Amino acid sequence: MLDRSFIRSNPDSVREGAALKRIEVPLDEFLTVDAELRTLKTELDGKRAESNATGKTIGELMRAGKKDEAASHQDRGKSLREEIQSGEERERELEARLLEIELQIPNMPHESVPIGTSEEDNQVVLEWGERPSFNFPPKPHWEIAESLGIIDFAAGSKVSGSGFIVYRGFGARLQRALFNYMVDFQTQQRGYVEIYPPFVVNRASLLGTGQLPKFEEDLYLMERDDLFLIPTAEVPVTNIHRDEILDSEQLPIKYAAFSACFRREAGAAGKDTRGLLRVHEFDKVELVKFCTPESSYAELETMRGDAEAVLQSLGLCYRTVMLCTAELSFSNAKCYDLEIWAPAIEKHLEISSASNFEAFQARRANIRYRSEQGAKPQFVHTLNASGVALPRLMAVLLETNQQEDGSVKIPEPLRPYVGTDVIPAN
RNA sequence: GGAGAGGUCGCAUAGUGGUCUAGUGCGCCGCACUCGAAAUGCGGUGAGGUCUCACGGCCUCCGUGGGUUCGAAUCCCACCCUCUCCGCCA
Repeated sequence: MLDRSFIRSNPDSVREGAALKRIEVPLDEFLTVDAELRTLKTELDGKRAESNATGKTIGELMRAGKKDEAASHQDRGKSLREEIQSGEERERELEARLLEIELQIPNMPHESVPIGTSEEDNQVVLEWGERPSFNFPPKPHWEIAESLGIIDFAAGSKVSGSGFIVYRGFGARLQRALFNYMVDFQTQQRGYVEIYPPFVVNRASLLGTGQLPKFEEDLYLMERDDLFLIPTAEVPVTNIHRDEILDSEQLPIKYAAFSACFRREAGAAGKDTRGLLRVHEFDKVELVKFCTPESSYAELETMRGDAEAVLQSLGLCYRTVMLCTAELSFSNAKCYDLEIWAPAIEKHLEISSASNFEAFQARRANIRYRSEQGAKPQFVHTLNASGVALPRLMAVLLETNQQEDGSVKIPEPLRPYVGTDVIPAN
């Protein structure tokens, strides 16, 4: 959400910012509704003031035993009451409509974000590692996984449906090793506090981080309880501090959380869906930061570095891309994607996004801080990065470390977690 | 799921229709006393909106949303959350 008075005084910048993200916003309606609402509020405040005074006068007269005189004020009180009530009804309508519009207005892109219209306009800011080469034809990860017997795609479909995975034996072990390794890495080497959040959240939380109201279709909803499966740990972890005022000494707050993530992926069928590339349920370690506005862009860089460090430690080839305006998501001001190179399918796979939301989520979720004691509370900046998503990481690990005999080598830092140097060929 | 209790200004509590523009204690800030501190005393102490150059004024907020009333923290309805006991269950 943007600041209401900012929209009011800079409608052209808002229109332009939204256009850069290729999102249309009913700004003219915002302005008329906002103006009407403010006039109405001023008017109602005056009437309430008069009504309060009338009530007080009646109270005093009653106490003094002047019943008749008190009664003479009651008519005025009653008519004020009626006027206030009908005004409030209108106020509620306008407020609801304004909020509805407001929630549709995207965050503005940061000035450092390249202007563009498609993926082509993203900027590669870093390329790390060398693409592995093989003296045998490398197999795609789904073939490796099936021949090693570590992933059972058919069982996943049978048990739950397409897009759900059963990991078996070393596959399951590798999965568990990866998230343990990554959580340990971020908490022990990078100063994050470990969080284990609920995987189910309420509407208020999803509204706070911006998934609702626009993206309800993408979420799994349990109607009986009006609860949702989380699409990312970002939702529960960011909402930990919803409706709080933090002390500046607490900042920056850095959380690392493992969770399963659930996504309906409605409308995504057919695109990059082979193997582990797009699934409905996957595991992920998520990094979340709360910090001051002054430091958020520096924090974005270090957070991106924290996610990259995991890939570097595993010896993977990747590149970091700064998204152009058109590719930025609704809530984002600036975003880097980390894309790892899958050598067999010869594609870059998006494995992490590191984003600065500035005050956009904080305003929705009402997360504030005081710069010093007695200072007026202001909104924090929130950031998050995947650190990182597991299925694609597993896919690339398998493809990158496959051997001619069909076995797969385990990268050094993972060995203590997996309990083996190599997953043997069958 | 059933029965009961409860959600009040950072914390703890008081308040059951009109001196509640919410009292008191603790905490915190300022001042006084002191060489300094403690103790003590005095004053202050939330959030949001709006008007004003400013001083300051007005409005809203006592879990949330409605309602009754000239007037609601207080009465009514619905919902949410917490605690205790019972039931069920990993």
